[in-house]
Amino acid sequence: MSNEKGTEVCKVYEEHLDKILEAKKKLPEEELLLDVADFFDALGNPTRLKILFALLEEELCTCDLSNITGLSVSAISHQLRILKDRKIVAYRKDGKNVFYHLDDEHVKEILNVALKHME
Amino acid sequence: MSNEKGTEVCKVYEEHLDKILEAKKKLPEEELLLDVADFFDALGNPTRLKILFALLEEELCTCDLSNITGLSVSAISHQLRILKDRKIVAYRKDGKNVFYHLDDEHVKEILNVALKHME
DNA sequence: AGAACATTTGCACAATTGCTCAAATGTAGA
DNA sequence: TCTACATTTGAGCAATTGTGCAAATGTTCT
Repeated sequence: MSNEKGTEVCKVYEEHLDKILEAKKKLPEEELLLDVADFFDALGNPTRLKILFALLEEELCTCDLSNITGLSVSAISHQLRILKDRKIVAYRKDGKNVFYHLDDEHVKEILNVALKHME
Repeated sequence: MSNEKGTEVCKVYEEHLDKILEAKKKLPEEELLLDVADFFDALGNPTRLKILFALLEEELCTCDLSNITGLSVSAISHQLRILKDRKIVAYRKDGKNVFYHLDDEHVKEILNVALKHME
């Protein structure tokens, strides 16, 4: 009985077969799981987290976020693209400025639960 | 008025000064923010997410998780160490086996909100 | 003690990431 | 149109990450 990647196997396999099949069946399908991983990955970076916490209160432009985080405008823009692609933030153009805001209530909820988790 | 990293600055600074100071004041302190980022970073990887979803139902040993994910026992052990270090999973030893389980209700809550977020 | 097996650990390496720099693009006003 | 400024984009690079392999460690049984 070999592993999909052709690596080591352990004999517990037969003994725990039921649990394993059960767990496999209950896993979210691959594509959904990758989306969830992408979502958390987007939150799992100090710069992007700062951006999101800053946006909890009110919309801010790229330049504001650069000032708040202490990083270059370019760096912020790169990170904003990631958050935009993942539908975590959305934006509104106003003249030369682009104002960003959180795209979803779930994000606020998750940020708050995470803070609680840290005690 | 220069940026902490010595890079480009934008003139919006003076105009948005209030918003910027306000946002800066409300950011979580650096150390807490890094912890939260580490937490999300741990969830932001397909392998680790599979492990966590599998553990939603019941405890599983390293070998089980290797079978479920299709990755080597070694790879799983490496990832389990990360989850253990971040206090996301905990373990119980039983003979040759080490059974892992979720360490905190917050994790279940966050996984569920994230799934909801994906529609 | 020795065999068998589950798990962990250190190393190495390809792949990915986050940033800076420089250049391009967009927008408003003179 | 020209200038100024906000933003985005692409290239390049150092640092980090995820994995497999091989060896080490733990545990049980004979």
